Amino acid sequence: MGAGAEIQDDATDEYGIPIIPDPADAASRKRRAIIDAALAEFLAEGYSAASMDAITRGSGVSKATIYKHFGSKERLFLAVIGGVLPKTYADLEPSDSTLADAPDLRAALLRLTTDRARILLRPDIMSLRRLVIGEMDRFPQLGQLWYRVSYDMNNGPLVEAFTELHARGTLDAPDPVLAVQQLVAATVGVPQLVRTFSPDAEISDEELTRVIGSGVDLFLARYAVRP
Amino acid sequence: MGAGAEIQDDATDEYGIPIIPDPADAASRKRRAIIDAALAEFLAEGYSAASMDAITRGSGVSKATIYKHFGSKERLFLAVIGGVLPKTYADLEPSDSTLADAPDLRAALLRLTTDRARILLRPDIMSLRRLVIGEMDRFPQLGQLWYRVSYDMNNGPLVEAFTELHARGTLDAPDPVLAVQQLVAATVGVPQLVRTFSPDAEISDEELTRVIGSGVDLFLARYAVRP
DNA sequence: GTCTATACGGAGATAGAC
DNA sequence: GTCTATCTCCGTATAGAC
Repeated sequence: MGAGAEIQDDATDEYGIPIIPDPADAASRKRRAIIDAALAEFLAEGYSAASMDAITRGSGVSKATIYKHFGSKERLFLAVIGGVLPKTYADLEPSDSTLADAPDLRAALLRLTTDRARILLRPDIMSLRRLVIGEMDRFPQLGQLWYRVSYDMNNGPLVEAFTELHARGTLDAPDPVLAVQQLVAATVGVPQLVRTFSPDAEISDEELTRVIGSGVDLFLARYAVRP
Repeated sequence: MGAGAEIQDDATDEYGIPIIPDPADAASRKRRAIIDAALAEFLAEGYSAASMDAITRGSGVSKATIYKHFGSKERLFLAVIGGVLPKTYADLEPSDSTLADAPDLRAALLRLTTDRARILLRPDIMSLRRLVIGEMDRFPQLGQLWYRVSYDMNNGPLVEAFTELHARGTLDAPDPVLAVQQLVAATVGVPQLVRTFSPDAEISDEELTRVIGSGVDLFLARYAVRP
């Protein structure tokens, strides 16, 4: 196939001026093409069964170029997965800081956990998660990275918010770190476990909101301070 | 190497009577040796990186024999993992039926979830779990089997007990299936998630009982009926 | 920087003797 | 049923021209 972006060396712009591609730009475009093809191949086949030949075909560049850029299959894998992890979690950054000042705590928690569940249950992210888990023995760095990224971008801000709410007397959470783990486990964790072992399980929107809502209620039954 | 069980054709018993090995016994002993070596290799390397040559060396039989018994690498993998899954979960069968009649519900739940956590956090079972998750795309049957085994042997009896306790008015669990999922998620699920992405994380006994205890309290705050 | 062509080993699987 | 010896292919990685 080789449907990659071929470079037209005699291309001209709208005024007929020949476009001389910056070599650095061409190189980074190829780099992108390699990374995209490699990610698709690794997600589809796993690390060991992934073939550098297949990545070569998918990227449209030669195999030697891939090795010039990344050195080895292992380094390519780490670069690709390590690069995509932060981008993946960046999707769910917002709406955390508003939590401490939300008028309706239940509604705020519901929105936050539901958003998080919707993203983490996406098939592409579930596949990435399975891939990282399956390669933990070979690449323990990725587990550490996953945990750190997940913590920095999600649990961390929540812990801060819970600490604040505890100080204000709105929440009875003397161990905010554990409280966050439990909230996430009781909400997102439930459908995530189902999808982990049954990737094609249909989870309707009604079902999801019901489960998440019940998890938030479970959390509040223990941690909310009633007047 | 080949440290497998070699057959001594001229062996005699304590009375000097020659032992004529039953061919069927010899065959099933070799079968065992193959399965053991294959399990070790698959756990260590994953499916794709596992080598049939390595399994051959580890089992002490010839490669042709392995293929006569199992036909292909895929079939060997399914037979080995599918065979070990039920045995793995069989360890935690007992102590469920006592739950409905336990005098102290909290203590009973604590014991049950702690036992379950201790087993599921064992390194060999965590490795098996990672292997199954990582190969979900290639072998979806194993995900179904894992879920079914886990459910039949653990969640199922718990659901029955919760239904009974709900009928008696001891528990306020109109959706016992969800209640069980939440209990497991809030207790076992928390340290399990940590170990999933950080296999060598030390979890002290005190820490484990603290986390599990807090999870049980969270559960009871919502579901226990207070007079 | 990028390509084509190739080196070299190890993979899964089988033929045929016993 | 089990073995030894071998087939065939595809894997990663690189040499050398441009």
